[in-house]
Amino acid sequence: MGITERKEREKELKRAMILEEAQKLILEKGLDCLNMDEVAERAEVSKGSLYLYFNNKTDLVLGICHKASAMMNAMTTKVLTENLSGLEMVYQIGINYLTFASEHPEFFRAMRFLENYKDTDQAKNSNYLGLCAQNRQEGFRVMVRAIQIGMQDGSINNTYDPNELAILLWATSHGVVNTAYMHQNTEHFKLLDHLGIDMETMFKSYMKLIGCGIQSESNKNSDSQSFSETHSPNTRSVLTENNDA
Amino acid sequence: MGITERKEREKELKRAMILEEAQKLILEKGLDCLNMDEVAERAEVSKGSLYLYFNNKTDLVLGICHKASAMMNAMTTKVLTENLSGLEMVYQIGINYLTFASEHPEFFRAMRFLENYKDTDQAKNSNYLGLCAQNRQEGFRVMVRAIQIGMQDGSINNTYDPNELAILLWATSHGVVNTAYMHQNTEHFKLLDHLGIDMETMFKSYMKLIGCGIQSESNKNSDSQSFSETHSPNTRSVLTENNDA
DNA sequence: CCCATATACTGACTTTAAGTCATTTTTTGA
DNA sequence: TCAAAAAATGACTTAAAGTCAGTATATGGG
Repeated sequence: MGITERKEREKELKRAMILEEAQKLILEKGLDCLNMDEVAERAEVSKGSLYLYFNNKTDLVLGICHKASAMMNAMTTKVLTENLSGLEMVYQIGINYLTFASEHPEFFRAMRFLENYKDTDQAKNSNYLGLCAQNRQEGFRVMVRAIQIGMQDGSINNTYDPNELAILLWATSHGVVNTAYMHQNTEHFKLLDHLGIDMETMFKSYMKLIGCGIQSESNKNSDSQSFSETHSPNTRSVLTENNDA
Repeated sequence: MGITERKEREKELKRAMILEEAQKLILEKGLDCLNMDEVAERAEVSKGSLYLYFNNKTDLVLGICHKASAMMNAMTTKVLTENLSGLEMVYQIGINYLTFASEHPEFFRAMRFLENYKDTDQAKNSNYLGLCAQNRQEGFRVMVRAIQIGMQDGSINNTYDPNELAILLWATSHGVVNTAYMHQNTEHFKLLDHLGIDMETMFKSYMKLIGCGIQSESNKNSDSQSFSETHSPNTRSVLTENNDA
């Protein structure tokens, strides 16, 4: 009697399909204009049905966040399996985050939304909130692991506490990606007129800046320069102008 | 015939009063629950009047953001007048930001809101948006100035471009303050269970980490340790637990 | 194949909160 | 004192989230 299982599967599939459509809508019109009637129409279900699959609008957006965090995690975890030094892994994790933000702005928007609405009752009643938190913690653990690897292989200064260092790298890289994203996508954000910033260049400078602080002495002497120069990650630059820098 | 002037003054005063009340409401119930009817009631004006003073809800929230950015700016600009090295100024600017975020969470919340709604038509029609952008740019220019001072007095490595470095410091410090804020104020954010983070400790580690990258060689040799230890800024720690670190 | 039950779906309706505007009240200056 | 201008009001309109009584479809035994 696999009927209940089949139904469960079908329900999950439909949920995914609705999320897909909502995602497209965000990409087209922006998260601010996301409208449940429209989502229902696009997904070819009635409004009532839509609310059978998602508790409320916040739940739906969190569903998208969950997809985003799962995707991020897959990318991040993969880095650990590559043949890289710990320091290079840390770099690659950052680049992945950057790539993700520029290739999936709708996911990035959704995650920024989440940051603002985490504390509402609606968010707290969503199953997705916990799943997102889990994914975030898992991603963070990968970062810690990369740092530990770096401390063992001698590429990262082992006088730090790995957890503390991971939090700082997490926090600062989020800040950098966020600022770069804002500069690119938000009309009224420019910190400095005529200063074009592309995400990739900015991230490289960032890695160079903190590289000094996290590298081991031996690593600094051997290839500190190459650290910020040799890598050419497959991140496409999204910026149009770049007068400065 | 100073009547129009007096009226203008009164109008501005009333606007400020309404903002004050709205701010209190955010502090009490959170930005998510901010409700225009309630703002009107608290400010002892009718709803219609409220809309004479503010175009719409976004305008009102941007009004609060504007207050916040003005306050931030005053703090930041003052640092330039103090008898500090450029590097110490940079540190102090960061600490000010941190202090601001922990002492005025309602302002911090409003500014985070702004980040999400900058691109809506409502925000674009608000006069406050431009004023906020101006303040942000002014704050940024102070940061650049501090860096230039540091390059001149020899405390900051002068191989960087001051603008680029300022953007990186801006971006990373925002990331750090934001992450620390989330850890403290958001239930479902913990990157690591049982890891208590207080904003001040985290910010000090951050400054230590990037200190290596921005300090001049001479500064590193003379007092690099003291850089992250001697300062005891008057930031009250808001965190309750702190098991780790 | 038919029917009773369960499950899934529907869209008209309710609710909530932002935003408007015709009317009233207050202020101004002759 | 009063007419015109300015300011203030709150009942109303609108938009969009969220609900639910009723309808349709699927299931499984007889």
